[in-house]
Amino acid sequence: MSDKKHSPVCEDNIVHEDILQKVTSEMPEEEFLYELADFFKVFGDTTRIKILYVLFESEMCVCDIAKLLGMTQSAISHQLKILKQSKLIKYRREGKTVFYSLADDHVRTIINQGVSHLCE
Amino acid sequence: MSDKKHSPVCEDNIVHEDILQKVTSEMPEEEFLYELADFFKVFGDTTRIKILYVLFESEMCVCDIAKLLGMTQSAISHQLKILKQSKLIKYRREGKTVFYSLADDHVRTIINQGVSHLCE
DNA sequence: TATACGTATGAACAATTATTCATATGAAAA
DNA sequence: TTTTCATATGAATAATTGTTCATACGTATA
Repeated sequence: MSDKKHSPVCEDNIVHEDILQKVTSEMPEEEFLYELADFFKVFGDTTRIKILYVLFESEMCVCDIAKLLGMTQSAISHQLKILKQSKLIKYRREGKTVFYSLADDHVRTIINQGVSHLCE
Repeated sequence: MSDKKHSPVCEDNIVHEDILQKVTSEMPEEEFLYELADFFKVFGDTTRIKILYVLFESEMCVCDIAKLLGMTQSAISHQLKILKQSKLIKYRREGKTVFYSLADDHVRTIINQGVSHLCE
């Protein structure tokens, strides 16, 4: 918890030097911040969250996810691609069918973190 | 880790009953899923992430955040509103100045979760 | 090979969203 | 009260994004 204070410097045109140094040293690089935002963006869509919840229960093929969620195969496939790119899910092919499953338990942890924040 | 498997049922028009029941019983209500997605959406923007990183260091007034990030006061104020609505930050007024700070350490935990996922 | 089926994907459209601009609010000082 | 300064906010614009539609790809089977 940061209980430090600093007086506003809005009259000047420069922020206090010590704060400025601390902030700029702790702030990740621009590119990393974009990756970070993109990562969280993945969880910022109900369809993708629903897909993840479905995969909490069982590995599943695309058409079954689509049926369970009452959406088109195409829509699900597009979202699965995004989840795959973020390395939140993995897949294995079995003939014509592709089975998707959670990449690891990280996903559960992150979603639960969000859930517990909302339930406070 | 879910290591259960189920054969695809894409020929039929119905997903296996047991899976369907499990999924629908574990799936949160639609409204909650929207709140959850909206919550993660907040972290899905670099400006807001930057603001949170700045507040990791110190409580700060709007104009200083704007100066630190090289953005307009208006843009920052709009984003602070969103962060406030999500209860990620709090504020206190001191004369004309409004100081913003993190609501609790939850924010740090969530961001670090994202960071560690990216760094794997 | 030809057909069928499950999945992937590019383009287009509709909806959402971040920033800017102009202006309003709120508080202190003249 | 009037002015000044910090912050908030509504409307407009530009950019991003989710879904649909049409179609392509991959694999198995006839």
